[in-house]
Amino acid sequence: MKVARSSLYQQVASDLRRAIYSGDLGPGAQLPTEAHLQDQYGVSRNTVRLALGELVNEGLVTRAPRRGTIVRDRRPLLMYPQRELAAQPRGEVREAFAYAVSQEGREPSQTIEVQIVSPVEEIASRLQLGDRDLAVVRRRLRFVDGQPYNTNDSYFPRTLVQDSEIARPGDIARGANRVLEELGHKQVRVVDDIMARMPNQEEAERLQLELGTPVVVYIRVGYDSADTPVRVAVSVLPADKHLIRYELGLR
Amino acid sequence: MKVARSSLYQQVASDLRRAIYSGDLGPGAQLPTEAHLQDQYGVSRNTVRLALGELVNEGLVTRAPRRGTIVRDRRPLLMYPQRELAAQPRGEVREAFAYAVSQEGREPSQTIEVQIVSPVEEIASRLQLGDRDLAVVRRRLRFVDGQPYNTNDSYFPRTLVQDSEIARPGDIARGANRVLEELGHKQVRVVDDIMARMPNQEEAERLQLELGTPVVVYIRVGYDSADTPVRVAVSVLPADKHLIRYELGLR
DNA sequence: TCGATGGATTTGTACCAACGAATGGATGAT
DNA sequence: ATCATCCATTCGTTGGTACAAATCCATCGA
Repeated sequence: MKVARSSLYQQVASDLRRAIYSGDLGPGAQLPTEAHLQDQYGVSRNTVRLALGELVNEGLVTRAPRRGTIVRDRRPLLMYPQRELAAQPRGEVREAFAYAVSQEGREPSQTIEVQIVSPVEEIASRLQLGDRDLAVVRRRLRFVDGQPYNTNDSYFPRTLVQDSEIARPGDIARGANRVLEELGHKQVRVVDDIMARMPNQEEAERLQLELGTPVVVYIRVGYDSADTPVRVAVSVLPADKHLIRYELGLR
Repeated sequence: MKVARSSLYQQVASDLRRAIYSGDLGPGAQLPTEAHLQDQYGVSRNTVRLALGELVNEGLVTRAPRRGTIVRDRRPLLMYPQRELAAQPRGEVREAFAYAVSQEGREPSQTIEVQIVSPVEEIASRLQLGDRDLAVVRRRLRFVDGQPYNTNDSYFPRTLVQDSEIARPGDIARGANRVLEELGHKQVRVVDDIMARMPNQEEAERLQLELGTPVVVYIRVGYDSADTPVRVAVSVLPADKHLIRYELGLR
């Protein structure tokens, strides 16, 4: 990797970056216009745009015509994946997500789409399904205060849930995990995989992601007491909006 | 899946992206040269480079003079943060990281730098330190097979560790956690925070990151039996090389 | 046979020019 | 006073050109 950062556009980017990290340009602040930077540094507009493009890709700023280039606010909200499976407070009938969000004084909502699909290899192997086995998937797009927040696609083996509420469209107020429990497949163990990457185009559109925002992909596989996988939940979390927290006790 | 994406460069990027995701262009495959794409689509080189730049920012490809534009291999290696604090196998004297890597048949190494610092606010508050309190930090840069792999900076309250091995430079084969234990501050509870973002310039250089690679920032705070924070470990993990896995049992 | 050298290829950086698109504000009409 | 329209500003996209830098590879020399 280059150290010298000799090129002009790197120099411009570096100056602006420092101004942002130092707080001289706080969230919401407008950067100098491209024309202004052009004069200030005595470079062409293309060079200025290269520099700004780098900041966009780092998720530091957004650009829009006429509004200019603006420093993004990128403080994440806290998330406790452990609590999603823990018992809800007595009398609480909403799902874990709705409960957690409204606890913060914000307004949760979601859309649900239920399908029967032949799952891709990555899902099928986690559910220990054969080539021709089908899965029921509940695809959720979640909103906070009307803004897209994250997606959660939960896959269940079709044979397990085909006659239950899970295979039918619509909300399950008490949560799908409760239904699995009622079907005799209470989850007693889960494995969480966490990775990050840049979003693909579909994810970027669905979640209305700014350029330069990575996503955290969070895959939870739940096993029942017979150690059979009964649920694979794939969550896609825009990195600028989520902070994941685990609390672990040690023996 | 694709929306109109009216602009020319988006169209070119979209075509190439599809070829990559479909496997027509597998890892290591070389994309057509810029000149070739220029002819193929009848657009200017600028447009071609815009399209390729987008793929670079998505972490799908890398570019290098004369070598061309190449599809990246982006399969992550597994990591179990839980095991880092678990007891090592009997007789194992190496740290958790070295042990885990060599288990995979690969060669771990690391550099260590020990400093006494006035920690930044983010660290200080987690360690419950006052404005003038100092911390000992052990900064590690870890390699696998000679390639930079991740960084791990562990902060300890200075008053706790100033006379111990932790405050002295050099490896601690049995691990700093063991030393804390010997000092009467065995960690009995940890809180893990996980977030993702694009790397800053320093991180990109230190870890030799390709463009378009996000990092996972992983912060573990360890508490002793008196519920006093005794260690804050900040790990920076290149997203293309790490998959984090938690295994949780439910009550 | 092996190494050095130099040309060809391909990407990297930088410049200029033009027009399109979106928006905020000023202006004018009702 | 209110609303519609127009205009100036600012970013978005695309075309073009030139030279630098890195690398591959073939050729030449020891």
